[in-house]
Amino acid sequence: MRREASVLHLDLDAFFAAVEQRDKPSLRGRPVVVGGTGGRGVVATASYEARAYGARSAMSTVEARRRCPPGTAFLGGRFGAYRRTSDVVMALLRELSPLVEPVSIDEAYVDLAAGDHDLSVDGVTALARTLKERIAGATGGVTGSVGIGSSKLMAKIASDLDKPDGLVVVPPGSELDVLHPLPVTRLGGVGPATAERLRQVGVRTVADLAAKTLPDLVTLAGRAHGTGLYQLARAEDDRPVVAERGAKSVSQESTFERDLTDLAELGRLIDSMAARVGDRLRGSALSGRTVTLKLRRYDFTTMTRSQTLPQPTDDARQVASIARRLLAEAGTGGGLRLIGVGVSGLSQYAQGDLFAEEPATAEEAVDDDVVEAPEAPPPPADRRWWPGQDVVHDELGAGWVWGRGLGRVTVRFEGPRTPPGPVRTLAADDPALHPGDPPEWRVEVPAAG
DNA sequence: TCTGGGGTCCTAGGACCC
DNA sequence: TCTGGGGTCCTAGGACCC
Repeated sequence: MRREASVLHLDLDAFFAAVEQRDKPSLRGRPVVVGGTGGRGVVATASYEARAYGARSAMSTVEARRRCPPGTAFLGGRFGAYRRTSDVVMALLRELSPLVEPVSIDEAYVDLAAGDHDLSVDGVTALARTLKERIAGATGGVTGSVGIGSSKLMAKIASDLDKPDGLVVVPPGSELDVLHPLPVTRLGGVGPATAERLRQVGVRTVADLAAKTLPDLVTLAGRAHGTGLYQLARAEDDRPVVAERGAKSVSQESTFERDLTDLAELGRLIDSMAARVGDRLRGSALSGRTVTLKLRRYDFTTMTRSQTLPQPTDDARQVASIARRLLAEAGTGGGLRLIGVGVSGLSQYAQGDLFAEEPATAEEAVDDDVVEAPEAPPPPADRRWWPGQDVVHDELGAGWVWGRGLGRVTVRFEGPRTPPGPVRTLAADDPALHPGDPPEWRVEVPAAG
């Protein structure tokens, strides 16, 4: 805990859905659900309009469909568009401080003490207000909730207190007043299992938690977790904001529409997943020693099987052949709903590059350590619409799809109320494209049947 | 038609070494 | 000749996060 409120936490509001509503004006003000659209899909993000009907993250899409009214858009997601928008936001945060820790695509901590700022409560409040305006301006209207406090814990709690589009600063000294009335589930690290155990010993709020002794909590939650809970309940949190965190593992997994048992078919899936893992490893100049196969059975029980190699690898064929053997040893039981292939124990250089890349002298090795991967230049901040956001996956049925984009527009008509249609790429002068104010366009979606 | 995908961290037991 | 302790690596599983 610091003396000033100098840790900022930003959480973009219903991020995936907000990007969709930005890019497709027809979706604004309407319930939007982004996530898996197949039979076993789950909701990644529900817009606030969809949350009003009870749709929630991690809910099965089937359940969300039951709850939401007709006209709700169920979208598969466009991760390129989310990534580009996230990059714009992260670049704005890096203008505040060199110490920015992205937690995920839509969340980050900023250490304001590493920048040049007035750290008074009024000072950081004004800073946050300006930041929110700049984010909305640079992203075409995506909003975020900002929390500022004397630690990561307090910043995160604060950003959660007033959503969406919120701004909360917890003045130093008032941490326990804010923290103690809250349910323990608001603390990071208290999930369903820990919450249930705590409930059984009468702990519901953070104040209840603070009344427990350290040995009690260690018995209840284990050494590391118990100690962490004991400290968080007292607002004791010295975790630093860390800008660069290297990946510890790379994996790829897939859930099937129906359970699979055929070893040959599963083997082919392992090959393609291993190929993607290998591509990603080589793309980051990484290789790893431990290959892990993950299996989820028909009854949702999950098991992992792994093997550690004497030398790191980034070779997809080697990864695939180990994973295939682990699968053959584990068997397919009564059917598998998921398999995953991963590599961990990562190090910098690939097997084949060991000699070519190995620094010749200790001096060069030191130099080598400080070389950073070149970052892609951020898109210009004044551009509200990005190329590449022109692929529309919509399930609205007949009507009009609106959008804005550059160049050619690709439309695929597909969904429960429209028959699967071919992908149609429309040139700017295509008669199906009805130009509005350039560069806005609209496309008529044919009726089902 | 319950339950995605990509991660991180922790725990615990057995092997192995000194 | 019947009894150690500590440290590290590997494997498997589980909780949790977004």
